[in-house]
Amino acid sequence: MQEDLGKTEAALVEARRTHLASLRSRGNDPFAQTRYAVDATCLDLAKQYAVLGPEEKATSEIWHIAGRVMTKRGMGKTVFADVRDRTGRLQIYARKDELGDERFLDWGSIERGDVIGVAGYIFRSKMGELTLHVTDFAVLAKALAPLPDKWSGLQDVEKRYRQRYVDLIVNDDVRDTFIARSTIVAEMRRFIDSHGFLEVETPTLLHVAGGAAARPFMSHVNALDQEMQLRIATELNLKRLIVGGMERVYEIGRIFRNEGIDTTHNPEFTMLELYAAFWDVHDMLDFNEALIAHLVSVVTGGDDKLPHGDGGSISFARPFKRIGYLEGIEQHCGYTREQLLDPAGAAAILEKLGLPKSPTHGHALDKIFEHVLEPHLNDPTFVTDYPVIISPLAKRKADDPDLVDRYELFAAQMELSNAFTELNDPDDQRARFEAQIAERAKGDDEIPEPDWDFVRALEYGMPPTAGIGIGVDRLVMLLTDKQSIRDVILFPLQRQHG
RNA sequence: GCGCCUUUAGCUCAGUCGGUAGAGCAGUAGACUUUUAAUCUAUUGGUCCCGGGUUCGAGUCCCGGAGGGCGCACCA
Repeated sequence: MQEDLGKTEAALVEARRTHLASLRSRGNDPFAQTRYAVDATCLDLAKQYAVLGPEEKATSEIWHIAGRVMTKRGMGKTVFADVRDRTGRLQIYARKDELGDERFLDWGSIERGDVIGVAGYIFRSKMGELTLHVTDFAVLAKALAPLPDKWSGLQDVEKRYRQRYVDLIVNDDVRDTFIARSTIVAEMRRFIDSHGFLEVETPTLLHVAGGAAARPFMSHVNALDQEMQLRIATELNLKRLIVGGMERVYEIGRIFRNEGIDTTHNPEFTMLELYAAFWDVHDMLDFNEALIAHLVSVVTGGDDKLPHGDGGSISFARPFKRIGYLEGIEQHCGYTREQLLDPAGAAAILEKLGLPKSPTHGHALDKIFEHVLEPHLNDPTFVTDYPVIISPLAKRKADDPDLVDRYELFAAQMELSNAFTELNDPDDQRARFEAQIAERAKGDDEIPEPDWDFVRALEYGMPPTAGIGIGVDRLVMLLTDKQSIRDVILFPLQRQHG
């Protein structure tokens, strides 16, 4: 499995192996170490000794830290190095006259990239930097592969994705982004849990992947000798739980869609879906707005403005903007509700806009919306009152049956959430599934086969319920100001080899 | 799927008009007891993404292919 190395790289690895052998020859085998008793992090020490004055020493306390050597500055009989752990960096300082000749030889075999444990006391150097004065140390893992340039880091985008571990070692901003992602998801859970929701897990392997329109990935279950599909949504199973009386449930889970890859699409991505019995779309909109505003506040440290793009920002001050789906299109280009809701009218608009023909009326509406309204949705905006023909799982508005109680939240031209009052009439649901069979027959192969057991579930009675889906990756992109979904997914899909 | 861009040392990057392959960092050897991209001296290191072609001669020009990035298309 070992790849062939270039001569230069092979020589670098060989040099590092020589240092490893040198350590071992003096009885210090880095890979024999199994535990190092760490009692402080870089951040702990930075906080605790922040008040230490210039050249002041705190010799009474010995600390043990562990981390990776990021730079090393030898000065003859002394050495400075920077050690990085999960919390930050700390400079360390070692002297030959204190460690002794033998141990100082070991220091010579420590290189950038090695993982070490060091014990010592804290002082502030002449130049004012907080530093750990080393009294003892251990090499905990030897890096045999050379790290990228200490100053420019790793820039090669392909290598950054394929060898994310190297990216994380040398690029602090990348590490910060993924720390932020974890914080965002944890805070999302905390917020949702505090409203009485239960986190659940539903199957990834399904006989019929439904709940959205997308081509599924196929798999095969040997034990059953049956083809199965990877889920494209968690919606139908979560609503089965609502029927079962769980009332408030959510799942943060991986979704798989066998479609294009670009800066906002990865074949596997993370979605939050949440359902609340006895809520309607308005309750959900309020909850959604509070959740997003909360996350913005957490990320910015209390502000409601997110930095965005080159020097720009987006305000998440509540309330967010609201606009009707049909009204919005009409405002921006004058096409009326009557034209839009008529299949021939919508087709005519497509032609006027110079867009290719759509296989279905619903598809045409989506295209018109994308071209006319979506480019204007930079500030967070709730687009409300979607047509029923593009909302097969949403409940009709009581006073306007062509529309449904649904909204989507947009910001930075990205769809962030999709929510509606759930259809709970089994007869209506059956009729819409039957209509989908017709759409599928017309050539829209992304419309899934109906899940008839879901209709049966509704026949047991689902309370009036509101549901929402939030694309977690895109939300993290927005909150961390990243332009590509690959910058917020640790291991984005890449072609094999390379 | 289509278009544009890109691929040179372990890393970051130069490479002019087609004429012997370059730098910094890293590495190696040496000097240096408060440096911080440490510094100073010396020095090793190349499948120029792959395969063809043109040419006396190709990193450079042409054709084909691969990986990657961006845009379009696709993606409720």
